[in-house]
Amino acid sequence: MTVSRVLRDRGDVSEATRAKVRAAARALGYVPNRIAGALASQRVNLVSVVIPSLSNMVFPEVLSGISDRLVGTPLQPVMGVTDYSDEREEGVLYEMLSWRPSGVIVAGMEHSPAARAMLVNSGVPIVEIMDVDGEPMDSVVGISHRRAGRETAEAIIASGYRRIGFLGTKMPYDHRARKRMEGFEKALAESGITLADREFYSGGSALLKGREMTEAIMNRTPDIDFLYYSNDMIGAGGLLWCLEKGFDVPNRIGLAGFNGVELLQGLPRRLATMDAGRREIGEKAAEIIATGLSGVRIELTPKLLRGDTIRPAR
Amino acid sequence: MTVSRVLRDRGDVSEATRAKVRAAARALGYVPNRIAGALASQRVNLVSVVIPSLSNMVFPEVLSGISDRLVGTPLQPVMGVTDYSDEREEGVLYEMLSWRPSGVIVAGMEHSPAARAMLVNSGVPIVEIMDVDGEPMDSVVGISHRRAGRETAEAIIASGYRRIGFLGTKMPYDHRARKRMEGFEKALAESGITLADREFYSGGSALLKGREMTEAIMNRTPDIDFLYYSNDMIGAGGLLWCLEKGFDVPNRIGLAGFNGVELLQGLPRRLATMDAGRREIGEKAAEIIATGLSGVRIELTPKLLRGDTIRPAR
DNA sequence: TTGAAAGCGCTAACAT
DNA sequence: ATGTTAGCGCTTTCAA
Repeated sequence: MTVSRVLRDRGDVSEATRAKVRAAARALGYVPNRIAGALASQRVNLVSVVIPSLSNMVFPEVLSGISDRLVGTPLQPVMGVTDYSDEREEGVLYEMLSWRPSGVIVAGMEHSPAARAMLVNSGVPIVEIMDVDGEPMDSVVGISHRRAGRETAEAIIASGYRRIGFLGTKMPYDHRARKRMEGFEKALAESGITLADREFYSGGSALLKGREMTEAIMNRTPDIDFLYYSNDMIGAGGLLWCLEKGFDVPNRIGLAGFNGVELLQGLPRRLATMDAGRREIGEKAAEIIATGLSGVRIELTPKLLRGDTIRPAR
Repeated sequence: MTVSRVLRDRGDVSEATRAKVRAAARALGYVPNRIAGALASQRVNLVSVVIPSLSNMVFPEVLSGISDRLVGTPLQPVMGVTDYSDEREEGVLYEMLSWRPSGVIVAGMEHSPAARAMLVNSGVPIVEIMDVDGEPMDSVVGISHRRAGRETAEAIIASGYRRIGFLGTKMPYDHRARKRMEGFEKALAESGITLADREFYSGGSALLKGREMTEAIMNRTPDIDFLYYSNDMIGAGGLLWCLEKGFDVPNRIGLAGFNGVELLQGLPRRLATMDAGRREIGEKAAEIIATGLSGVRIELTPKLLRGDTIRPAR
């Protein structure tokens, strides 16, 4: 009836009735039932966002970018967390798709066959984010983690470091961290270098773990002259440890992290890093859904920020 | 029809038909339409979570607690971000309620009259979180920020500090930070102490801002002997600055933050703080919704963790 | 144990 | 400019 038209600003309704309806709606505290609306119109203003975790800063920043870009559109993000589990991802996607959302934004490019099938068959626009190393189902926006690892390795080698250690997370399902390490090792191998040592952690305060792992690896392999951390937080811990121990950074030992977190700006030295463009990825992904595009591919190309912890190339 | 019964594990269906339906559903990649289901059953497995921001670690941790507690239930969180704006809060709540969720979890106890009316009239279970200083609409789980401020002030005074500075965010709508400061100043006043100086910031890297503000306040009021920060991140920045400048912490100057963030564990000294119980708050709030309770009031009572930056009481 | 029928509260298309 | 009507795809109730 007319009420529906007013509340959706549609079609021709006289100013008089419009006002009357508005007043009545307000007085009654009427909130339309979108479930019925969605069923009738076959349109749902929800965007599903599926991410592996909320417990480090990276995914909240992506969410933040998505949420910001969606302000002013009728779209609303709905989030699901998978804890890096394929099974949970399938469950979450099933739930999400059962609401027939306007779009799905999902982290990563590796999904179980069941998950892929569900997404592809859903007919809903899909954006895979964070990573571009793989075969996209529809749209994709992210960076190449292999390339990130490779470029970092090349810069390190060019600066003359030779005894190189890697410190990362013990997460077989964090495919992006894995790809960075692969790209990193491959580039080292091309220069005839193999990793001098490596160290992995899981859980706990990343800053503290960074300290502990750095201490462990330096005690075990004292001649290491460079440490590549799979994220900035452990890198920051390592940096603080090195400075406290009086290591000459970046001459005795160089350091680099990954992500480009804001936190680094307040540290005693600027840790070398690479900005993964998390917020921008979120914004671009949301934009693809909001504008109804499909098959878009956006690869951001982050540059290594050398900060104060890699000495100049020579 | 029967299919519906199978997919929802309801009523008596023979094993034979059950199997047949399952097989067919799988083969077709069938995902039921929850919109229709929700409309027919008047039940929606969504929990709305309304928070002011995603850009510091505190709300993601709450979300994480909610999300974890909801695993294994049929419920799914839907999030909305208000950017500390009443207007945005109203808009987000309107959207949320139009989906007739199973519950609403909303940060804070201060809402516009319109928002309150919407929530109360919705008939949906409401949980206000983070703060307990106010008149709850339904359930509430959080801490008293006034008390947190007061207890911190009392501990500081008991340790003999007298020239006290406050550093915080320039956010008139962050009611929790405001209440902490109020409680803090009130307790000081009761001991005849007034704030020696104060400094506020907005935006940017909190760690860096902490350094800058600390430098500014110490230059302006050099005889300050204690700095109370409205969050751990700026506190950590202040701590790093003080250590670099060679201040004797906690004797020449004491420091305290707020939140109990994990990061503090990796710092050179443990900053005094108070754990706001963010994850636990999220879990408890989700539990209230999941179990269908109403009118629950849970007040957590965080203790001051003195760390290494407040000297012993005397 | 299965099937049939009547809505759920809207929107879209079609009258008026 | 406004009113009328037929679904949207399920769940619920009732009958078989």
